[in-house]
Amino acid sequence: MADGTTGGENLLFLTDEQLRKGIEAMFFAYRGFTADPDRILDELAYGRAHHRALHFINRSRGTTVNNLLAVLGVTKQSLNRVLRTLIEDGLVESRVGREDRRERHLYLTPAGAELERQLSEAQRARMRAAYRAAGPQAVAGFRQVLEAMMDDGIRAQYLALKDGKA
Amino acid sequence: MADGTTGGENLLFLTDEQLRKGIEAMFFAYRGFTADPDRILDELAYGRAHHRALHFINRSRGTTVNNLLAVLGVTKQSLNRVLRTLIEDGLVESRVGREDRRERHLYLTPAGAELERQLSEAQRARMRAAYRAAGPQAVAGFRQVLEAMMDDGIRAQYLALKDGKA
DNA sequence: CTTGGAAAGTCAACAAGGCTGACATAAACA
DNA sequence: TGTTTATGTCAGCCTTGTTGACTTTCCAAG
Repeated sequence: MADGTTGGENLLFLTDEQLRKGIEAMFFAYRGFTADPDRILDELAYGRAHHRALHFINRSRGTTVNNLLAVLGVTKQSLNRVLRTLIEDGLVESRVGREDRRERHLYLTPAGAELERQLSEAQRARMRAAYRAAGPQAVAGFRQVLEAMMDDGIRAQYLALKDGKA
Repeated sequence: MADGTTGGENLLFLTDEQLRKGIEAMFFAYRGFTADPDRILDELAYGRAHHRALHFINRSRGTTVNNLLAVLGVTKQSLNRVLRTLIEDGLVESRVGREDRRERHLYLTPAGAELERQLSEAQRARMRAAYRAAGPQAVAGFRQVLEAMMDDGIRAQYLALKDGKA
């Protein structure tokens, strides 16, 4: 083992106290993780929900509202409110589906793409700093634990897209 | 490097695409992380805010309201609303400080401790499963990256308590 | 061809839990 | 005595979840 632990000590990472520290680490880290984009969003009178929508529309251009709902895990009514403001503000374009005209396909406008870039760059900067500080081996472990922590359905979805655009 | 990467490959974990996957992993994992206690809380008409208060009161018995505010990062009005219902429902006890009688020291009642245990056990169970699946080396990396991702002030606070009760 | 159900999306209203601002009280402090 | 600190409270606002009711569109069974 690279951390030099031996036999019995190997299970120390499963003590309730270690687990509690992991829980708190998730809580505090998630707050840091969202802090930078949140500051940008505040000035624009947008919220985290807008960020999430922009992120996933950017990642999956032309996705339908229904698709987006599944990824975001919110109700369509909740998403619709966010989507409506983004469309009104000219950041997102909604096109009626050609095959099935009940569907709406979503695209970022140039302005939407620019905001998305700005938000995600703020978030990437922090992630990049954390990755750099921790090193590649730690990053691999980080990803492994996070993947194991996801709900099964979501993990499958996440892994399916893992190398989609890489 | 223990993962056997060489020169150029070592920086692959810092590509924008890798960072984006890390960002999505945080998003999806955090949702899984909160899902189990959320289900319990729903049935009791409590929310995540109540869970956080119970958690940190349990961790730091006798903490003051002001201390709790600093850890939770919310306003006193927001915390007070949650705290008031927990006190009314007999889950938290508020004792006037002996040294400084302006302060209120917070303790879980037996009922509060029982709910906290139930909530944290649900969360620990998922964390334990994720840790076990990923292994001790991955867990070390997970913690390293999360710590690097926290805001500086919070990280100091987190690290100070790191071995406080271990 | 029509009709009924399912699916996608929209509108309305409500709740949780953040926030700010103003103010009250009690205790400590200078 | 006057100021600062710790806490609590009221009022009101915002974001972002929720459910319920509705429209439009598609499709398939009769």
